[in-house]
Amino acid sequence: MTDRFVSNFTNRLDAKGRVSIPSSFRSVLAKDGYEGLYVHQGLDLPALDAGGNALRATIDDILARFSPFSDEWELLSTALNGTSEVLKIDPEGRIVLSEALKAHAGIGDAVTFVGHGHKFQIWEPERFRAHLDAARTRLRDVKRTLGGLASAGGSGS
Amino acid sequence: MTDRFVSNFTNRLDAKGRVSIPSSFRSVLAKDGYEGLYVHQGLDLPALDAGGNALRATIDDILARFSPFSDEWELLSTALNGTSEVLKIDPEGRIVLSEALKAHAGIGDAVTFVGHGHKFQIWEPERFRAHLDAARTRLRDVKRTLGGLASAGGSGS
DNA sequence: TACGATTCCATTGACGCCCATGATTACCCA
DNA sequence: TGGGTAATCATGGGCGTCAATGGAATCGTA
Repeated sequence: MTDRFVSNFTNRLDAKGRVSIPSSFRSVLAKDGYEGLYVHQGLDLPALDAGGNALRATIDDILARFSPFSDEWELLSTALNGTSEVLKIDPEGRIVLSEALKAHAGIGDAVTFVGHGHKFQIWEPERFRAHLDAARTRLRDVKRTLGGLASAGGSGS
Repeated sequence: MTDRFVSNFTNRLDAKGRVSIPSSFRSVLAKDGYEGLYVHQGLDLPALDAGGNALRATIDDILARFSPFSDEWELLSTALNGTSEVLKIDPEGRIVLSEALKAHAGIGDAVTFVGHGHKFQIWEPERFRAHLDAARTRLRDVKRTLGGLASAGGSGS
């Protein structure tokens, strides 16, 4: 129904390493129209970014700012294209994470899918809980900073 | 499948020097429609650039930016066209790298194929790992410069 | 004939696809 | 409103197919 990834779900990996993509995420992917799941390792977080064409587009946007054959383009493409993976989604809506992806996120026998609008993240459940706590703490700080701003001026300073 | 080279794969050379092109790359090449594999030595990297018509096109674009009588054109053409080879792909999807190519990339008994969208690179596995570390570091810098765009936070879609 | 190159088989292990199970949820109807 | 039934979804397992790899057979040619 929605075209955004929202909420979070925790599913288990079976003996073959398969894990079901949450049903609601699958319907968003279907609407996005991309066969397979585009996944890359988070740059600053022990998590994975996943999505369809919408996620792909952001990567192309970044690379388009540089000229092919430039040093910049080469390095960025290495980190983005070179470490991205397109996972196949089986008829039941499951994927298999590669060893490299699982290692980056510290994933064992379960994962948490976290909606982020145009993409979603894949976390090791415990790490996500910790991350969520930290996020809540920081959010309180931000709210204090905003404290009482009736109309969004918004400039961060 | 996809029409872009993404992800990375490490395969081994057999006693005859043959190495399998990753299956997903082969399907991209097939769609690109090119007999054989176009390969040239990296301009300033110990790696090889490989691909099909899409790679050829970018090379022509680069050269087209210079006058055919300029020193720059001469240099680039020497580096790109002059070191290019068209490798045959056997029925199993394997290629054999020439000694010149292997020497340039320092390739021994294994290679890593790295997707770069319209082309892919061929690396000696250890060298690629080091290069990837550098690329990730660089991407963090660029991400800061672009203000979080690299995390795919700001898709305008 | 001998060597290099190319094609043809064979093996092994991973992966994709199909079907089964259990459990929860949504739905229908008396 | 309560009960029952159908639908959906996460999960598990069996099995055929394909990819990566190794080695043998064949062809062309010096």
